Amino acid sequence: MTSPTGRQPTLDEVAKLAGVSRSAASRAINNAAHVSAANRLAVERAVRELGYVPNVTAQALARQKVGAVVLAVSDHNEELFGDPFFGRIIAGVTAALEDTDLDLKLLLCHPERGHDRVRRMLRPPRADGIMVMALRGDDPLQRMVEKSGLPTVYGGLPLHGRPEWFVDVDNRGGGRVAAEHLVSLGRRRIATIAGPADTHVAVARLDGFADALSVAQLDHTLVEHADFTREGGAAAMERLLQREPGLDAVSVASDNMAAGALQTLLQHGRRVPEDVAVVGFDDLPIGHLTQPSLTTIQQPIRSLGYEMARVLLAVVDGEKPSPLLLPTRLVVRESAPAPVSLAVS
Amino acid sequence: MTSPTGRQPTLDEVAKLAGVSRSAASRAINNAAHVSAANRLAVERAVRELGYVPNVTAQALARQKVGAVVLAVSDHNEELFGDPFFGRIIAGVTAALEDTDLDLKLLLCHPERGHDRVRRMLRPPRADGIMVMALRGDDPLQRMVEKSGLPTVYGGLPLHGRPEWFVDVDNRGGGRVAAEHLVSLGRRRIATIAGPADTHVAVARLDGFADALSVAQLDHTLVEHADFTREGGAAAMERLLQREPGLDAVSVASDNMAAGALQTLLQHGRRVPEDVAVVGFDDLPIGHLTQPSLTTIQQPIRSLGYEMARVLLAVVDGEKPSPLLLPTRLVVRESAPAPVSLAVS
DNA sequence: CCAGGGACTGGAAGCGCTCCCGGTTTCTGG
DNA sequence: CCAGAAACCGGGAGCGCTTCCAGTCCCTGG
Repeated sequence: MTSPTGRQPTLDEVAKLAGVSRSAASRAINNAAHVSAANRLAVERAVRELGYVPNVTAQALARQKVGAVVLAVSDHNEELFGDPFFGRIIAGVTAALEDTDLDLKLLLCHPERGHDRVRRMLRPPRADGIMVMALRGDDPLQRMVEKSGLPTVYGGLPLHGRPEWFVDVDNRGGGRVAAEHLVSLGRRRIATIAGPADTHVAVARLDGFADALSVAQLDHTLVEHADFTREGGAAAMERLLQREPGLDAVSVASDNMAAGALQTLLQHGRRVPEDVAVVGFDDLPIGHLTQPSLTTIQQPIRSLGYEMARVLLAVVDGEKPSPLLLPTRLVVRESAPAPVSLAVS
Repeated sequence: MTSPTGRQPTLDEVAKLAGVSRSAASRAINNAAHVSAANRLAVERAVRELGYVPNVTAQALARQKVGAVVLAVSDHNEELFGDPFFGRIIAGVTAALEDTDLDLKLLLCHPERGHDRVRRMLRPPRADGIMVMALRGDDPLQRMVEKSGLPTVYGGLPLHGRPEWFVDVDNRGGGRVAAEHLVSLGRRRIATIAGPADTHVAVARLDGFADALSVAQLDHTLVEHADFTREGGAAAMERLLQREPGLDAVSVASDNMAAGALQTLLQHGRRVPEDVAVVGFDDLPIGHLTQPSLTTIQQPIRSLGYEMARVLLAVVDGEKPSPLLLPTRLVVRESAPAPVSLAVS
């Protein structure tokens, strides 16, 4: 277990101890062909005896591969970080990387600052591939990533363009289901608080909303945008009430905004869900805390991270995986209960 | 801007173009001494012309340094990730690394699984230093980190032992201030919901609680432990009420648990703060949402990340920085308002 | 019994950079 | 004007690994 020198044992030492050439030792360790069973065994023994672990840096240099992938997150307002999103994404990514011997590097990019750092990071050989998340309208990060030529997987589509590889949540479907639920409750004057207009996720959820209301032949122009924060949601709700005091339902594009909207509604004396039904999006823990608790669209955050990494691994290995759209699920709680019509009958 | 070959330009090409030796070019680029102004200029021009960026892998191999530090988080129950903690820590760490050209690697360690991966990661030359967070009782991670011999900074003290380098929040002070606030409100039957007994943060906050009550000559044995979750907090509150129906205040070691405790209190017909005053810990967004809003102890999460990285950088550079204890701050909201006695007087 | 093919083997040439070191040039002060 | 120091320069030996390739050896089928 102790290397002769104070440092880590090297391949040479392993080879010497095993009585073979360095080449043979290398082949044995990477279990390639052209190694006799005897030698392979000898090498394995030597490895164990010395506690040898390949020097990844040297491997990287020789193989012209890095042994790491980066997760790049565009960090506007730490918005993503106010939520538990981030941690779950990372948990998923980590799980997918578990048995690959690839390291995960993290790259937080402020849209305005630190571009040099980002550019450096993206230039090979700093990583073998990259996952990008949470892009805004025309985030400089997108251009930089494209220029880098690195295998790239998008977590959530960018506003413009359709990258070759991505994993996204079915935001449009989720938006539709949310609105459909409100329609099924018999609501007729349905509004929505959408996310920032320069994000694909907001646009998609809004499209889904419009889909559902069109099918139901309802007006779907009662839209206000906000920035995914609680305060933003509260303000947007204020504007909606001003535009249409008689609205009887609102589909909100995030739980945080929904929490804000709830507060505004209560302040204005509306009862939820009696007067106004509310459905959120995300299924954050916060949804249990609001009064009333929040009906919402659950999205598989952890899976998003997991699948992103899986797709990236495939791409890095030269495969052509197909893009993925992960399903959402309606979670019914108090703010927009199940339709009674279906209850017994 | 285009390298002659399809690949990235190398130092040799730069040197050739600048008409100097590779050594000189290297010195110029790392702006070391012993380069004439003229040559330095020529090299700089060549670098710009070729768009040269040093190959970090090769540098790493030659310098016997990696160019990356790791942030290791012990991942029990994704507890840390339910909160916005994680993102803020990372934002802080990233800020501190901003102009160092060091990459940040992330290591999520399940206490039971994935040890091999962790061990590999910790063995040089996979990183130049490591930051460890959120250790439990005797987390295997701690032993592994210690064995690795890598420069290590602890974010939050471990339960056992006192590492040479760490950054922590003044949890004991925070616990004390919380309790003092309740005392100053005239409360006499003060309970506490502490965190898991096998974490240093829980123990420290509890010690602070005991400090304050001892000084005030009040009983400080009304203690229940929970796991930092809302559900856990609710259950613990239940137990406390059973033990002491007449309690008039409770200091809770996290906002999440406090949110749960509030629910339990309301369910049992207690008015907050009239019957029972409540103070939390953390200052998470959730504290604005509860009914009533939550008085709490704010802790500088982002700074914790920032300082951790700063200390690590210093250690890696061979310095001997002193450990840091970051201050907390009482944030007074509705669940435990400011003492009236001091209001006008 | 022998040619030919396959499975092995180890030497050596990298991967792209750092850094030591002996040698040359230039500058300074006496 | 000269010795000695200081500044500068480039050759070359690594860092630890992979991988090409020319060479051995053994085994088969004709």
